[in-house]
Amino acid sequence: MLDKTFDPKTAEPRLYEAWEKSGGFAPTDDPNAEPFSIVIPPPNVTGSLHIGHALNNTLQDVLIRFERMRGKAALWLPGTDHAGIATQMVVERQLALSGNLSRRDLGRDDFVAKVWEWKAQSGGTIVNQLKRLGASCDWSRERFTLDEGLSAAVRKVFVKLHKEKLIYRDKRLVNWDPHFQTAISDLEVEQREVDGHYWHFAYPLEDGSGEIVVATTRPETMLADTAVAVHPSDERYKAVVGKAVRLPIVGRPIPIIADEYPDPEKGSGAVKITPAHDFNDFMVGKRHNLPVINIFDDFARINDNAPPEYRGLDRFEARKKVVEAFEALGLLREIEKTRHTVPHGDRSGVVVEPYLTDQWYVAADVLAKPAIKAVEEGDTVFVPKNWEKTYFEWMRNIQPWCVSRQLWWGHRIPAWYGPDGKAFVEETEAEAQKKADEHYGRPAPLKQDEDVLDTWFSSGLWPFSTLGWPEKTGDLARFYPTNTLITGFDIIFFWVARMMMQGIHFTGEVPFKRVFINALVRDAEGKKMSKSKGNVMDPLELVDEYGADALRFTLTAMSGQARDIKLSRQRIEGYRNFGTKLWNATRFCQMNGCARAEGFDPAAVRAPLNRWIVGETQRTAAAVTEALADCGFADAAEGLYRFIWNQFCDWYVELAKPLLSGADAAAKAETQATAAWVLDVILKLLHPVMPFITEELWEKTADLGAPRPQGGFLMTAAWPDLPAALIDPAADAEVALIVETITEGRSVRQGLNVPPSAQPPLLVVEASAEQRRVLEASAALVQRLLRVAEVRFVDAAPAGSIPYVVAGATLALPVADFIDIAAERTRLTKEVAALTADIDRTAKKLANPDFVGRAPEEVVEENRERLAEAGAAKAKLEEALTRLGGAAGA
RNA sequence: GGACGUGUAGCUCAGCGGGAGAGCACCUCGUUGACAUCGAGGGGGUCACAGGUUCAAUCCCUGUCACGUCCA
Repeated sequence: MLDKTFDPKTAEPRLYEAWEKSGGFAPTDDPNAEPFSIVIPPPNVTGSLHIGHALNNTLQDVLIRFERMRGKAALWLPGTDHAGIATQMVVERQLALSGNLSRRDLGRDDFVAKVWEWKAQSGGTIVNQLKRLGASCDWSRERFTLDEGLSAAVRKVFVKLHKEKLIYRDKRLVNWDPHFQTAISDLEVEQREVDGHYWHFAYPLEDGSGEIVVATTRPETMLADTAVAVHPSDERYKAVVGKAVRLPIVGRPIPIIADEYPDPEKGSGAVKITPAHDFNDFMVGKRHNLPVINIFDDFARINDNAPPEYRGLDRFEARKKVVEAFEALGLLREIEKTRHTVPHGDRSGVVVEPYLTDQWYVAADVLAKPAIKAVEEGDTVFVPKNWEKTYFEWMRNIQPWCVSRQLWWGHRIPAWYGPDGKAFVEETEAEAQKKADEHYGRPAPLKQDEDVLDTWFSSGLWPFSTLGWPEKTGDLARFYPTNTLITGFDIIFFWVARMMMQGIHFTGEVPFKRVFINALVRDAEGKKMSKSKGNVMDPLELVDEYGADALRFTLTAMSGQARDIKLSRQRIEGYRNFGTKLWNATRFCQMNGCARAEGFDPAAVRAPLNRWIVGETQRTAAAVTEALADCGFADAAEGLYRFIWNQFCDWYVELAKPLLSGADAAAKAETQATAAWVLDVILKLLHPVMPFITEELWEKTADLGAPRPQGGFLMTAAWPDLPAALIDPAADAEVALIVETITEGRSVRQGLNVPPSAQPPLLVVEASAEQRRVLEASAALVQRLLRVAEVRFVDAAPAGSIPYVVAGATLALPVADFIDIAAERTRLTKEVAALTADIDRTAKKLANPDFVGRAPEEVVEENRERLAEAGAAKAKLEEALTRLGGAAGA
């Protein structure tokens, strides 16, 4: 006998261990099984599971469990990402907290050793958390982006792209993060709107004939100005173009140039040009061959290119000082408040500087073309489809991708420099040396590039590098391209797009056929959760409190498309209760001898109740299967919830009670077998979403009745595939009549406050022969569930009885003695009024020749029926009202 | 400034051309042998606003307003 409730705390770890030991997480070896593969979006190796991971991984697990049960060779390949900048940041912070040693003090090798230490210490955390969630990943294939195999793939890709001239070194402005002292890509820059000022500075003309006013939000950059620009059509400045101004503070003469860039409508129409510290100005400088003067060091402090009194100052200190100097010089014309966007590093949170450096770039525009085409042609589809727009938008406007980072934790760039700075890009140092020696005609000393690659460079290879590429492995042949990628929209650019570009370029095939974009879990204020913001929620706490199944079901049910998810504890609690409900229904079945029968054939059951539930089971199985096959996770959860609770528990179990305790041995046996069969199907259908409780129930009911066809774990049981022929409309109608008779009758009773203890008869006043037969046959049920003494067939409703109408039949409850007549009169009057309104509307509609002429025949027919039914019901209720009036008067 | 998305019951959300649904919350009743992590019943919504298309609009189109996210 089952306990009263399921205990997830003890059962979940036990079941997970049993699954893992069984080897059931690995894809089947059966060569005939269709492969189905998912690669996990690799979480940061030193991270911990937040609620977004929980959602994302729950959905992947639902899908992989579903496909595994459908008999596919289902592979969910797990692993973690070294997460260059994020991990380095964590370790640096730890160093600062403990020893005060900066990474520079420590030196590269020792620092990297420290990171590996930290990885060893905390790297298992997230994996264990995924296990708590029930994730059925094939851990034997677990990968890490810095594994030797994956690192070899990274080198091969880099070298090949270099040889194809799709990776090149270039000196240009990058987004420079002064906190980490590294370049970052455009995507890692966050534009934040902040309050700021326009400072209007006057630059005196060198010939003393006047001044020109420029406005800037960044006064300190004036130290690096090399021109002032005006629009060529701007009449105000026609005369001064070609002249020079003398740059205040610095004293350098700089030219006034004409360029399309300045907007004459804005400010004075003249702008200062600082090619070294502004992306737009850099372009202007290129067009006019302006000198590029850099005044910052790697920390964004002022360097020696500025006047001595500014050197060494932090950029914000320098800003103050420049403004003060202008004021002192009498050249500060105005300070205007403004709100403008300022670029910040998404990890460091500090203001990013455009900074002139040598970096490695990927010619993303070339790689993007086939990646765009693949989505256009449907080789890869996005679900929901509108995310394709986002993908196209970015891919069609893609910029060169800066892939070098001035960090220490990551894949070191496979480039070696000769004495004259020439780069030799090869997969190994030996190969580079060989090439260098050939080039120089003598042994030459080489020095490897100090930089590492952007983390996304290696994660972009994830779908194939994890399967063994560039080796031609069996896994690669079998599981690539992967079937479905499930991820958040926040990394469509960072990750999905890069995988598409690199996957197609290196394997000739798309990396996945389908991309399911799941919603983003946000915090209470609707803000994106991130570790750097510190607003993460702990799903493990929720697992502890409610069990993994409850959290999983909640996330699945709320995973509707393109929405933010705000998690509520009440909701999780509700789904925990749902699990308990199923648990207790099983318990009931167990107590009533429900056991699988040898050779049970659901199509052959005879009792209408059993025929009905068999049909409903088929409908549910079909709906859930279709939903899961199309990533309709929420629909699947919804359908399961309704079927299990509102149909199986609320009605089937209740209606089956008389059969299970009745004298008809054949009906009893059939019901026991049917219930066991339905439960088996339920456990299978629910397993992908709630794997633990279903597996436990599967195990606990294993010894009841005939052995299950495939024995073993529910996790690897065959998914139900039921024929639609199991649906029997006659049985459906029969059960519907009984259910409505009870529901409507209860409504009458409770609406009139008939005491629960009162047991009037149920009078069947008017009914078809078939309805009479059904009601007679189900009299015991109706008695029990409607709490009536008997079901009696009469010719007319006696005075003081309360009628109600179900499917055209008139039923009545003689409860006048128990009720408040005035209240009943009110109730009937209200109902008659509602029916009258409905009749009026419907009649009006049917009187409209346009409606009758144009609407589909079935809609017109439906309305005719509605009108007839409402008319009949109204007549019956009015009659009752009349009778009641007499009774009340008496 | 551009793109996308969202406004439906007190809350969280389904539905998306033929008289609006669920869960939670709320009110009333109920321990009848699976389940109080429960059962029964009930109240509660001019489906953001304004136009248009249609026999018919919560649903489609246009505009407005509000909120959110992404990209400049």
